[in-house]
Amino acid sequence: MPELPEVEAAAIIARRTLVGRRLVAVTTHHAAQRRSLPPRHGARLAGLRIAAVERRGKSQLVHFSDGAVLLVHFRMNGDWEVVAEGAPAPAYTRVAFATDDGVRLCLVDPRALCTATYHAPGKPPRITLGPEPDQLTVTALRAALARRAGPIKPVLLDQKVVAGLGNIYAAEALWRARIDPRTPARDLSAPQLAALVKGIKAAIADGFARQGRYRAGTAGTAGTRAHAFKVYDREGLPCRRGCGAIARITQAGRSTYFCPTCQE
DNA sequence: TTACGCCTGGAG
DNA sequence: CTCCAGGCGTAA
Repeated sequence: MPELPEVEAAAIIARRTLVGRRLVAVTTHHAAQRRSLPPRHGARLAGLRIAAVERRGKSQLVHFSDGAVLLVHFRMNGDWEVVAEGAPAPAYTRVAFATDDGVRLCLVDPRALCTATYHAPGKPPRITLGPEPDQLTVTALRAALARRAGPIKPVLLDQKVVAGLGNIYAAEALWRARIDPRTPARDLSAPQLAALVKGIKAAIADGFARQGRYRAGTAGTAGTRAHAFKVYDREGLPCRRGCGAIARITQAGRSTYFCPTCQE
Protein backbone atom coordinates (compact mmCIF):
# COMPACT_ATOMS: atom_id res chain seq x y z
CA MET A 1 0.00 0.00 0.00
CA PRO A 2 2.67 2.46 -0.72
CA GLU A 3 2.00 5.82 -2.30
CA LEU A 4 1.69 9.05 -0.39
CA PRO A 5 -1.82 8.61 1.10
CA GLU A 6 -1.12 5.03 2.15
CA VAL A 7 2.24 5.93 3.65
CA GLU A 8 0.66 8.85 5.50
CA ALA A 9 -1.94 6.52 7.01
CA ALA A 10 0.84 4.12 7.96
CA ALA A 11 2.88 6.91 9.53
CA ILE A 12 -0.10 7.84 11.69
CA ILE A 13 -0.23 4.26 12.96
CA ALA A 14 3.52 4.19 13.59
CA ARG A 15 3.30 7.51 15.40
CA ARG A 16 0.53 6.34 17.67
CA THR A 17 2.29 3.08 18.39
CA LEU A 18 5.80 4.38 18.93
CA VAL A 19 6.00 8.00 20.01
CA GLY A 20 6.74 8.35 23.72
CA ARG A 21 7.56 4.67 24.08
CA ARG A 22 10.91 3.01 24.53
CA LEU A 23 12.04 0.45 22.01
CA VAL A 24 13.07 -2.79 23.72
CA ALA A 25 14.02 -4.98 20.75
CA VAL A 26 14.41 -4.96 16.99
CA THR A 27 14.29 -8.28 15.17
CA THR A 28 14.96 -8.86 11.49
CA HIS A 29 13.27 -11.87 9.92
CA HIS A 30 14.63 -11.91 6.38
CA ALA A 31 18.07 -11.74 4.78
CA ALA A 32 17.14 -8.73 2.64
CA GLN A 33 16.18 -6.66 5.67
CA ARG A 34 19.25 -7.90 7.53
CA ARG A 35 21.26 -6.25 4.77
CA SER A 36 19.53 -2.88 5.11
CA LEU A 37 19.27 -3.06 8.90
CA PRO A 38 22.04 -5.30 10.31
CA PRO A 39 21.33 -6.60 13.82
CA ARG A 40 24.09 -4.39 15.25
CA HIS A 41 22.21 -1.35 13.97
CA GLY A 42 18.92 -2.55 15.36
CA ALA A 43 20.70 -3.14 18.68
CA ARG A 44 21.67 0.52 18.87
CA LEU A 45 17.98 1.44 18.81
CA ALA A 46 17.05 -0.81 21.71
CA GLY A 47 16.56 1.20 24.88
CA LEU A 48 15.96 4.47 23.08
CA ARG A 49 12.79 6.49 23.31
CA ILE A 50 10.94 7.49 20.14
CA ALA A 51 10.54 11.24 19.83
CA ALA A 52 8.66 11.59 16.55
CA VAL A 53 7.55 9.90 13.37
CA GLU A 54 7.66 11.98 10.22
CA ARG A 55 6.67 11.29 6.62
CA ARG A 56 8.46 12.77 3.62
CA GLY A 57 7.19 11.59 0.27
CA LYS A 58 6.94 7.82 0.59
CA SER A 59 9.54 7.62 3.37
CA GLN A 60 8.90 7.40 7.08
CA LEU A 61 11.47 8.78 9.49
CA VAL A 62 11.44 7.57 13.06
CA HIS A 63 13.35 9.99 15.29
CA PHE A 64 14.92 8.69 18.50
CA SER A 65 15.78 10.43 21.75
CA ASP A 66 19.53 10.37 21.03
CA GLY A 67 19.11 11.90 17.57
CA ALA A 68 19.31 8.64 15.64
CA VAL A 69 16.89 8.18 12.77
CA LEU A 70 15.33 5.05 11.33
CA LEU A 71 14.34 5.49 7.68
CA VAL A 72 11.61 3.10 6.57
CA HIS A 73 10.56 2.69 2.95
CA PHE A 74 7.71 0.33 2.03
CA ARG A 75 8.62 0.04 -1.66
CA MET A 76 5.94 -2.01 -3.43
CA ASN A 77 4.13 -3.92 -0.72
CA GLY A 78 5.31 -2.88 2.71
CA ASP A 79 2.89 -2.04 5.50
CA TRP A 80 2.67 -1.84 9.27
CA GLU A 81 0.79 -4.24 11.47
CA VAL A 82 0.36 -3.64 15.17
CA VAL A 83 0.55 -6.85 17.21
CA ALA A 84 -0.57 -7.22 20.80
CA GLU A 85 1.65 -8.70 23.47
CA GLY A 86 1.97 -12.46 23.16
CA ALA A 87 0.35 -12.63 19.74
CA PRO A 88 2.36 -14.24 16.95
CA ALA A 89 4.02 -12.13 14.28
CA PRO A 90 1.91 -11.87 11.12
CA ALA A 91 2.93 -13.72 7.98
CA TYR A 92 5.62 -11.93 5.98
CA THR A 93 6.88 -9.94 8.94
CA ARG A 94 10.34 -8.72 7.90
CA VAL A 95 11.26 -6.52 10.85
CA ALA A 96 9.56 -6.23 14.24
CA PHE A 97 9.94 -3.30 16.63
CA ALA A 98 8.96 -4.20 20.18
CA THR A 99 8.10 -1.40 22.59
CA ASP A 100 8.13 -1.21 26.36
CA ASP A 101 4.36 -1.71 26.58
CA GLY A 102 4.59 -5.15 24.98
CA VAL A 103 3.23 -4.11 21.59
CA ARG A 104 5.16 -4.86 18.43
CA LEU A 105 5.06 -2.79 15.28
CA CYS A 106 5.68 -5.25 12.44
CA LEU A 107 6.96 -4.30 9.03
CA VAL A 108 5.07 -6.73 6.81
CA ASP A 109 6.03 -7.19 3.17
CA PRO A 110 5.49 -10.40 1.12
CA ARG A 111 8.10 -9.44 -1.47
CA ALA A 112 10.64 -8.28 1.11
CA LEU A 113 11.62 -5.29 -1.01
CA CYS A 114 11.04 -2.84 1.83
CA THR A 115 14.01 -1.22 3.54
CA ALA A 116 14.74 0.06 7.03
CA THR A 117 18.03 1.86 7.56
CA TYR A 118 19.75 3.23 10.63
CA HIS A 119 21.22 6.73 10.67
CA ALA A 120 23.45 7.69 13.56
CA PRO A 121 22.90 10.87 15.60
CA GLY A 122 24.12 13.90 13.68
CA LYS A 123 24.02 12.07 10.36
CA PRO A 124 20.37 12.24 9.27
CA PRO A 125 19.49 10.70 5.90
CA ARG A 126 19.47 13.23 3.12
CA ILE A 127 16.53 12.55 0.89
CA THR A 128 16.19 14.84 -2.09
CA LEU A 129 12.53 15.24 -2.87
CA GLY A 130 10.42 17.73 -4.72
CA PRO A 131 7.55 19.53 -3.01
CA GLU A 132 4.79 17.59 -1.30
CA PRO A 133 1.57 17.75 -3.36
CA ASP A 134 -0.07 20.14 -0.89
CA GLN A 135 2.85 22.58 -1.34
CA LEU A 136 2.99 22.22 -5.10
CA THR A 137 2.52 25.37 -7.17
CA VAL A 138 2.15 25.90 -10.90
CA THR A 139 5.37 27.91 -10.89
CA ALA A 140 7.32 25.11 -9.24
CA LEU A 141 5.89 22.46 -11.53
CA ARG A 142 6.59 24.54 -14.63
CA ALA A 143 10.22 24.94 -13.55
CA ALA A 144 10.59 21.24 -12.78
CA LEU A 145 9.24 20.21 -16.18
CA ALA A 146 10.88 22.89 -18.33
CA ARG A 147 13.82 20.72 -19.41
CA ARG A 148 12.15 17.36 -19.39
CA ALA A 149 11.64 16.03 -22.90
CA GLY A 150 10.28 12.64 -21.85
CA PRO A 151 6.59 11.78 -21.57
CA ILE A 152 4.88 13.42 -18.61
CA LYS A 153 3.70 10.29 -16.86
CA PRO A 154 7.10 8.71 -16.14
CA VAL A 155 8.36 12.18 -15.20
CA LEU A 156 5.68 12.41 -12.52
CA LEU A 157 7.14 9.27 -10.96
CA ASP A 158 10.41 11.16 -10.42
CA GLN A 159 10.29 12.04 -6.72
CA LYS A 160 12.35 15.18 -7.34
CA VAL A 161 9.48 16.63 -9.40
CA VAL A 162 6.73 15.95 -6.86
CA ALA A 163 7.17 13.90 -3.70
CA GLY A 164 4.93 10.92 -3.12
CA LEU A 165 3.32 10.22 -6.49
CA GLY A 166 3.50 6.63 -7.69
CA ASN A 167 2.11 4.67 -10.59
CA ILE A 168 -1.50 4.92 -9.46
CA TYR A 169 -1.74 8.56 -8.48
CA ALA A 170 0.29 9.75 -11.48
CA ALA A 171 -2.28 8.11 -13.76
CA GLU A 172 -5.16 9.43 -11.67
CA ALA A 173 -3.81 12.99 -11.73
CA LEU A 174 -3.35 12.96 -15.51
CA TRP A 175 -6.85 11.65 -16.05
CA ARG A 176 -8.28 14.42 -13.87
CA ALA A 177 -6.26 16.99 -15.81
CA ARG A 178 -7.28 15.41 -19.14
CA ILE A 179 -3.65 15.19 -20.21
CA ASP A 180 -2.31 12.46 -22.47
CA PRO A 181 0.40 10.63 -20.49
CA ARG A 182 2.58 10.53 -23.63
CA THR A 183 2.81 14.32 -23.89
CA PRO A 184 6.40 15.55 -23.57
CA ALA A 185 6.59 17.08 -20.11
CA ARG A 186 8.07 20.37 -21.29
CA ASP A 187 5.30 20.80 -23.86
CA LEU A 188 2.48 21.15 -21.35
CA SER A 189 0.57 24.39 -21.87
CA ALA A 190 -0.11 26.86 -19.08
CA PRO A 191 -3.72 25.67 -18.71
CA GLN A 192 -2.50 22.07 -18.65
CA LEU A 193 0.03 22.84 -15.92
CA ALA A 194 -2.67 24.47 -13.84
CA ALA A 195 -4.99 21.51 -14.42
CA LEU A 196 -2.23 19.09 -13.52
CA VAL A 197 -1.51 20.78 -10.20
CA LYS A 198 -5.21 20.60 -9.40
CA GLY A 199 -5.37 17.01 -10.61
CA ILE A 200 -2.46 15.95 -8.42
CA LYS A 201 -3.96 17.55 -5.33
CA ALA A 202 -7.39 16.09 -6.04
CA ALA A 203 -6.04 12.61 -6.68
CA ILE A 204 -4.06 12.67 -3.45
CA ALA A 205 -7.00 14.08 -1.50
CA ASP A 206 -9.15 11.27 -2.87
CA GLY A 207 -6.50 8.83 -1.71
CA PHE A 208 -6.60 10.26 1.80
CA ALA A 209 -10.35 9.87 1.82
CA ARG A 210 -9.94 6.20 1.02
CA GLN A 211 -7.67 5.64 4.03
CA GLY A 212 -9.82 4.74 6.97
CA ARG A 213 -7.78 2.21 8.82
CA TYR A 214 -5.85 4.64 11.00
CA ARG A 215 -9.00 5.98 12.61
CA ALA A 216 -9.67 4.51 16.02
CA GLY A 217 -12.17 1.70 16.05
CA THR A 218 -12.37 1.20 12.32
CA ALA A 219 -10.13 -1.81 11.95
CA GLY A 220 -11.15 -3.94 9.03
CA THR A 221 -12.25 -1.08 6.83
CA ALA A 222 -9.21 -1.31 4.57
CA GLY A 223 -9.58 -3.60 1.63
CA THR A 224 -13.25 -4.23 2.19
CA ARG A 225 -14.38 -1.69 -0.33
CA ALA A 226 -13.32 -2.19 -3.96
CA HIS A 227 -10.98 0.51 -5.18
CA ALA A 228 -12.59 3.51 -6.78
CA PHE A 229 -9.81 4.66 -9.05
CA LYS A 230 -10.69 6.82 -12.02
CA VAL A 231 -8.45 5.04 -14.54
CA TYR A 232 -5.88 2.89 -12.79
CA ASP A 233 -6.41 -0.83 -13.43
CA ARG A 234 -9.45 -0.12 -15.63
CA GLU A 235 -8.16 -1.35 -18.99
CA GLY A 236 -11.08 -2.05 -21.33
CA LEU A 237 -13.62 -0.57 -18.94
CA PRO A 238 -15.56 2.54 -19.94
CA CYS A 239 -14.02 5.90 -19.09
CA ARG A 240 -15.83 7.45 -16.16
CA ARG A 241 -16.54 10.49 -18.33
CA GLY A 242 -18.50 8.28 -20.68
CA CYS A 243 -15.89 8.14 -23.46
CA GLY A 244 -14.63 4.89 -24.89
CA ALA A 245 -12.56 2.18 -23.25
CA ILE A 246 -9.61 2.86 -21.00
CA ALA A 247 -6.30 1.88 -22.62
CA ARG A 248 -3.14 0.47 -21.10
CA ILE A 249 0.31 1.19 -22.47
CA THR A 250 3.80 0.61 -21.13
CA GLN A 251 5.98 3.59 -20.24
CA ALA A 252 9.40 3.22 -18.65
CA GLY A 253 8.57 -0.42 -18.07
CA ARG A 254 5.41 0.26 -16.15
CA SER A 255 1.71 0.19 -16.98
CA THR A 256 -0.02 3.46 -17.75
CA TYR A 257 -3.80 3.60 -17.90
CA PHE A 258 -5.55 6.46 -19.67
CA CYS A 259 -8.53 7.44 -21.78
CA PRO A 260 -7.43 7.97 -25.40
CA THR A 261 -10.54 10.06 -26.01
CA CYS A 262 -10.60 12.69 -23.27
CA GLN A 263 -6.92 12.84 -22.38
CA GLU A 264 -5.06 15.00 -24.87
C1' DT B 1 16.33 6.16 -21.88
C1' DT B 2 15.49 1.35 -21.17
C1' DA B 3 16.71 -2.99 -18.55
C1' DC B 4 17.53 -5.37 -14.71
C1' DG B 5 18.06 -6.78 -9.92
C1' DC B 6 15.88 -6.94 -5.63
C1' DC B 7 11.89 -10.63 -3.78
C1' DT B 8 7.57 -13.25 -3.57
C1' DG B 9 2.75 -14.20 -4.48
C1' DG B 10 -1.38 -14.26 -7.21
C1' DA B 11 -3.93 -14.47 -11.50
C1' DG B 12 -4.67 -16.49 -15.94
C1' DC C 1 3.89 -22.45 -16.95
C1' DT C 2 3.95 -17.06 -17.93
C1' DC C 3 2.99 -12.57 -16.75
C1' DC C 4 2.12 -9.02 -13.63
C1' DA C 5 2.58 -6.19 -9.38
C1' DG C 6 1.09 0.76 -5.76
C1' DG C 7 9.39 1.33 -6.02
C1' DC C 8 13.82 2.50 -6.83
C1' DG C 9 18.94 2.21 -7.43
C1' DT C 10 22.27 1.11 -10.68
C1' DA C 11 24.07 -0.32 -15.15
C1' DA C 12 24.29 -0.24 -20.08
